[in-house]
This record gives sequence, structure tokens and C-alpha cells, in this order.
Amino acid sequence: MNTPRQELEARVAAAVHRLFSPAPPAPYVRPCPDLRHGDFQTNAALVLAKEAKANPRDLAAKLAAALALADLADQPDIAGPGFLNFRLKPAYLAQQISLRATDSRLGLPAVANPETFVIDYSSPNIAKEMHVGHLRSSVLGDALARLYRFLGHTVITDNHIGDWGTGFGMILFGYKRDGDPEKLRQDPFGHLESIYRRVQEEAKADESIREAAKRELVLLQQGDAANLELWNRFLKYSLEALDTIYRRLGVKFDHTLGESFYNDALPGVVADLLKLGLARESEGAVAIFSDGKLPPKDDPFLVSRDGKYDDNPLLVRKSDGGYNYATTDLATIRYRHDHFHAKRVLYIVDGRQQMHFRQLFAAARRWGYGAMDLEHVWFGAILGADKKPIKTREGGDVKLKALLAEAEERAGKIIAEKRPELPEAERAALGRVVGLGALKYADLAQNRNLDYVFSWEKLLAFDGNTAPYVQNAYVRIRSLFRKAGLEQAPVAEVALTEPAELALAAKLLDFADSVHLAASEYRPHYLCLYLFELATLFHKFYEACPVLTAAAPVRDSRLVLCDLTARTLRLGLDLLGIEVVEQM
RNA sequence: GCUCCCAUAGCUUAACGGAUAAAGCAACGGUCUUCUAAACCGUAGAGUGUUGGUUCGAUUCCAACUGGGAGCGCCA
Repeated sequence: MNTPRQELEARVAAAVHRLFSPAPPAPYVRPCPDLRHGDFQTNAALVLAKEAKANPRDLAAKLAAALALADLADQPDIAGPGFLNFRLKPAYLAQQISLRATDSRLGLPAVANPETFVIDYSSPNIAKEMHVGHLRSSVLGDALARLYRFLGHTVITDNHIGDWGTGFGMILFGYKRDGDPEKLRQDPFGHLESIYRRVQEEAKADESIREAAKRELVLLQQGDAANLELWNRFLKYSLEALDTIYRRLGVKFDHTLGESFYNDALPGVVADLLKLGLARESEGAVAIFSDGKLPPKDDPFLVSRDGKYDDNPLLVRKSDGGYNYATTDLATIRYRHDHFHAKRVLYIVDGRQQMHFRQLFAAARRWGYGAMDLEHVWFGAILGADKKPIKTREGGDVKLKALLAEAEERAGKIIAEKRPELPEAERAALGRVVGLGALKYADLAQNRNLDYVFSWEKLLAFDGNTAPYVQNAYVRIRSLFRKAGLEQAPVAEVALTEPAELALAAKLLDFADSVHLAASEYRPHYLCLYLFELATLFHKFYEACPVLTAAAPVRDSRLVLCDLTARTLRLGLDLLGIEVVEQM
């Protein structure tokens, strides 16, 4: 099933094909930025005229004459320098609405050639409680996983947790000295983090503590039974605590293969890199250097200093024999290739690590994994009101747990004001869905590359482009159906006459375009924008067009429109990881 | 020093090389005896950091510059 845009594009392509024997690159049809001009436009004539050195308006006229689209749109206008503007016919809109009214995928068929994606997101450290910095990765990654899954791809989600590394030496040392098994069980993050902080503080001043921590780490890495047992306990309790948070967030993973999972593979990775000549020893460490095949400007293994290029190697083994996270990342790439047969891997990681990923991906290509498409889907920082990385008043990280609690509580308070008659338990349930939805949506609704200034006012502002606004449109429709005593829309002829009906119908048909756009660019904010516009058009329709009080044929037609709107809003929000409620 | 990212109404943002740059918030003024006012309608508000270039056409591409942020061998 094509969207109107896809259908018009196919018709334009066919016409272009008839007019030009070597068919030029596919022309495109896009929505008119200004609806006064029409619903869709193509600039195909402008592009073709440039190629053929012809008059664009003449070409546009020829193209218009060659188009066969009487069943879906009026004969196009030729406008400006040679645009063709299309206006869809109400009968076509109505027919397309009817087709989607009985389609559970709302007019978006699954892809014909599914690919296997691995999506890597969230990735907290198990010795530290999750904080606000993990929110974007978790929420974005989850939304992208849902989007690609819905499109019909095979999606494997993997939480690459930090469960190994130098920090654990300090934790082991500190835990042995003043750990408390009961506290560990009850609040693993709180306990481990306070231990970690204390030892880190002491180690700054005391060389012997630094040494002791290092010895614990070496013991752990050598497989010492006592340290391994402790580490396993840290892992077990931390994973349980993480689970609680993820359940609350509504974020899921197929796998949680942390750094420790790749431990045993690391020596082999380095040996392989050395054998292949990709890496060599340098100052006691092992590193990957430039192979000179790229222009120095584009070579991630070179950096320009004072006018000449210096090495900027990627370290894969430290001079003390330990491994870097680059090594783990390379082992992970190999595993995802060999074991998951991934065609594409998305890393949902903040933008500060761009250099690391450029080096990592270049190293992976040279290592022979060039057929796999590796993408760093990066996002901006979360800043406080002072535009500096966000901290609590005490200077610590803002805990995710506290954040979720506050979102739910604040939403609950607003609901209590608006709906005092609801029972307490119901209000709490609504607060959870609305608060969490607002929190996630605020993050998803803006371009991920921008820094994000955190503020409660903004997060829980329930006006404008927010989750509650969109959820509310859904609630209004459900309320109509409750009032009508109907579970779903009647099977009815769809007839569209009012401007508000036509605008709503046209927007409903664009759903698949927005999903494709959001997925292909890894930018869920396109879908948010679509849902906001859809909700706005629904509210306008609701204002202008009575539903239940209209005469029978109009009433049923409008109920079909309402039902499709509700299902589109629900599915769209679901693809973002946001729930709906039946009333609010 | 080098590399990367960002710069659009008072604020937060949108714009998939196209037409008179689009929304929300805040401001101001309206609409609840009519399917839930977490709604709707209206007014005012920018020419996209600067200077060039490519193009029939640039917020979008290229170059230089300015301002802000981040990163640059044994942390992840």
C-alpha cells in the first residue's frame, strides 16, 4: 500500500520514463511546505531541465501532460519556475482511508528484504547507578529498535554494560575492607558507588591504596576465586537493580553482553591484529596506526600538530598488558558479525566519542568487517540551567531513579488537580504513563544532535509538542467511542467534505512516510512532529465537526476517521516507547 | 595548535537544495447551557552568526571568519 506521496512519485517516475529514453535519476515528490500551493509538489521538471538545458516551464507542461493521475489528484498546476503542484481528490483520500481502516499496520507493509540490525544502547556501568546521562541513549535506542522492528527488520538489542575494567580493582579493595553484604543486596549501586568514591578519594593521596587496588584487579583478571565470586555478586545484584529501572522505563534488551563477556577474546584480537600487521608495538603498548591509504585530512589515525601530521593511534593493549575499550569494541564487532550475522550495527552513544568511533570503524574495515555497516548514532549533551553538564545541587549525577519518580509525581499532581474525582490508584497509574511519556517524548521530539537543556518545566510542560498533548487526542477519541457505546468503528462508507476532515484524512495517510523518514535518518523526532501535527489536526476537526450528533452516514464516516486517528496515535507513540491511556 | 559539533522570532525548536522561513512556549485579545478547556480561534514577533562562492533557486552544499561546546596514547 502506497502513501499518497509514494503513489505520486511512482506516477511521476512513469511519466518521466515515457518522456526520456535513458531515464534520469528518480524524481521526488515531497509535501508542499505551504499547503496553499497544494498537497504535494515535484521539482522533477527543474532537475530535468537542467540536464537537458531546456526551459523548465515547458518541460513541466510536457510532464504534466504525460501524467496519468485522474484517479487520485487534480490536473497539476505549473507554478513558479516549474513546480508541479498536486492536490489530492477527496474521493481518493476517502478510498485510501477505507483501505487503512481495516489494516492493522495502517498502510505500512513490512519491508521485502529485511536486514539484521544490532542496536547497542544504554550501556551503563554496573558500579554506578544510572543517571540522567543514560536517558537519551536508552530512550533513543529503544525507539529505533521499535521502529526497525515494526518495519520488518530483524533487530537484536544489546546492552553493552561496563562490568569490567580498572574501577573494579578499587571496588574490590574497598568492599573487602568495609563492604556490607546486606547493603549490597538492598542497594547495590548506592553501596558500590559510595565504596568506589571513598577509595578513589583515598587513592589520590595514598600511593599504597592505589597499589592495593591494582593488585585486586590483577587477581580478578587472573581468575582469583574469591575476587571472582565477589565480582559475580556485584554483577548479579546490579543487574537486578538495572532490571527494575528498565522495567519501569519500559525499555528491553535481547542481550546484555557486557565488557566482561569479551574478556577471553581480547588476547586473540590483539594477536590477530599484530599478525595481520594492522597493529604494532609502540612505547610498550600495542596500537593501530595509519596505513596511509586515506588523505591525511580524512585519516582518523593522524592528527595535525603545528602544520604536520602526527600519529593518532588507537591503543589496543596498554604497556602494563591490560586492554583498552577499543579492544573490547573490536571483539564485540567480530562477535556481532560472526554470531548475530549483523548487516548493520547502530551505536547510540553521545557525540563526544565521535573520534573513537571513527577510529574503531576504520580499524574494523581494515580488519575485514567492511561489509557490515557500522553507524555511530550520536546525540548531544544534557546540560543544566547553567548550560554546563547537568549536576545535582550537591554536584553529583542526577539519578535516573529520582528522575522517574519526580516525573511521575509531578504528572500525578497535575492529574489530581484536573481530575479530583478519580480514585487515588487510578490517578497514580495515569501519573506513571503521562509523566514517563512526557519525559521520553521531550527527549525524542528534538533533533538528537542538539545539546539538551534539562528543565522540569520543559519536560512536564503539557502544552505544545509534548506526549500529553498527543495522548490527550487519543483520550478524546476513546471518550467518543465510550459515549457511543462502541468498541471500534462501524464498517461504513467514508465521505469527506469539510476542510477539517480532508486535512485530517490527508495527514493520516502520511503515517508511513514519517515512519520511514524517522527510521532512515535515525531521528525519531520526525515521527514526534508527525504525531503532534496529527493530534493538532484532530483537535481542529473535533472542534469543527460534530461526530456523535451528526446524521447517520456522516456520523459513521467520522467515526471511521476517529478510529483510524486513534490507532495511528497509539501505534506512533508505541513506536516511540510511549503508552496511551483510556482517559486522563 | 589540530579535529569534530552547534549557531534560525524574547525562549525552546522545525524546515528530506525549492515558492511569502514553520510551530510551541512566553505576551496580548477572544471561545465552556453544545461529543472532556490538558482544547480551539485570533494579534504581535525572525529573513536564518559574518563575508564570499556554487546554483535558475541556499537555513540547507562549499570556503574563510566570529562566538559557544566537545575531543585530541595507555579512562570508558
